[in-house]
Amino acid sequence: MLTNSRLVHQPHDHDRCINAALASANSLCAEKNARMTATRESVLRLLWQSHQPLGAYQLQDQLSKLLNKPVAPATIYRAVDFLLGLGLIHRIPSLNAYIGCPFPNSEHSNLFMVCSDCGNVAEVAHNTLNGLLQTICDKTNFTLQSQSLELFGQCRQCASDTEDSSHG
Amino acid sequence: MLTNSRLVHQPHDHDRCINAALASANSLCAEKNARMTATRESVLRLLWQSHQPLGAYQLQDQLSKLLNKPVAPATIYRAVDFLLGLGLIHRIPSLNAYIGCPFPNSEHSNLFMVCSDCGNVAEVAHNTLNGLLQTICDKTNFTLQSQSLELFGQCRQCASDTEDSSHG
DNA sequence: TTTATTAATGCTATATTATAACGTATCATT
DNA sequence: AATGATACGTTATAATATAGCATTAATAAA
Repeated sequence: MLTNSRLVHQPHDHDRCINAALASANSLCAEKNARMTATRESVLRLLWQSHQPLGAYQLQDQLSKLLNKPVAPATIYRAVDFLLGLGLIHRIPSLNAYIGCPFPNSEHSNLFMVCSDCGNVAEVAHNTLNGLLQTICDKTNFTLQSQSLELFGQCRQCASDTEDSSHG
Repeated sequence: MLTNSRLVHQPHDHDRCINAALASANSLCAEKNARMTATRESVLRLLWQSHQPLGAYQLQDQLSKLLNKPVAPATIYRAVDFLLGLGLIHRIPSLNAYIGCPFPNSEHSNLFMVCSDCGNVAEVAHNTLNGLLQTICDKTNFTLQSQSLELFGQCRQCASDTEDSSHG
């Protein structure tokens, strides 16, 4: 099982997340002859500011402030589509929001754990899960092409916070 | 494993689907002291017209035609929220669309298999899958509250249709 | 059966998310 | 420099969803 769950839900050196994401992005672009333009990099950076997904219009606001000029929705959606296409980010359908992918180089199951309290989202890649889903598809003669798996609940950090305050 | 996959992807007596859904709905309402009003029943019927999910504005059009008078979005969203609350229908986030739940009385995993060709959606309830997801949550100290699992691909029927036409 | 209370609906307006269309600019290769 | 492909700017609009408030209908209490 591969996950960024621990990292997401506790304080950490977040610059490392950003740097790793940018490094992956650049090497992937080089490999695929895709262009990591300024806009695209900015959007990717914004998505890696935190482990909370951002909606298109949040990205618009933030990019607009960053560049100190108006930015149109289309600009954001184009950058986002590009990043999605390379697997550098994911869209979380039930949130209409986007988040950086912590392991863009590995085939994985796109399983997200969304904390309803803090809004952080962790991702899990899990071979057994993938295998089981494939088995289910085989049994029902369904040719699997892609998937979106979202779990909603409370992360450990928020659970312990809640408990703390109930004691106080 | 509990699934309506076979039913969905082949011709069948669809009246039975509708009747079963309405019967479940009525008994659930009786049990929970909830009111199955005319609007709500109409929306549920519309969602059971086929095994393809309908968006809120498709429902609006269809209900409007059915009643021969304008229907506002809020009317649809209210009916849909009610039906969602009782577990009689599901929302499929990546499609912004709603579909009748084939087994509203059983706890289940909300796993949907969406055929990208015909648009039909089958649902699967799978204990092992549920268990595995719970295990993953336990390992990461995540308190699972709800989930949305969507698989995209090609159903058996569409796969064999494609193959047929490639032979002709 | 009136009255009080809660639940559901009708209606208007508006917020939020996403695309379409088309001209311009930039980049990579000749 | 000329070409073709890719990316961007800009305006408009489509598609999805919610807010707010007046009205009606159903249920419960007096």
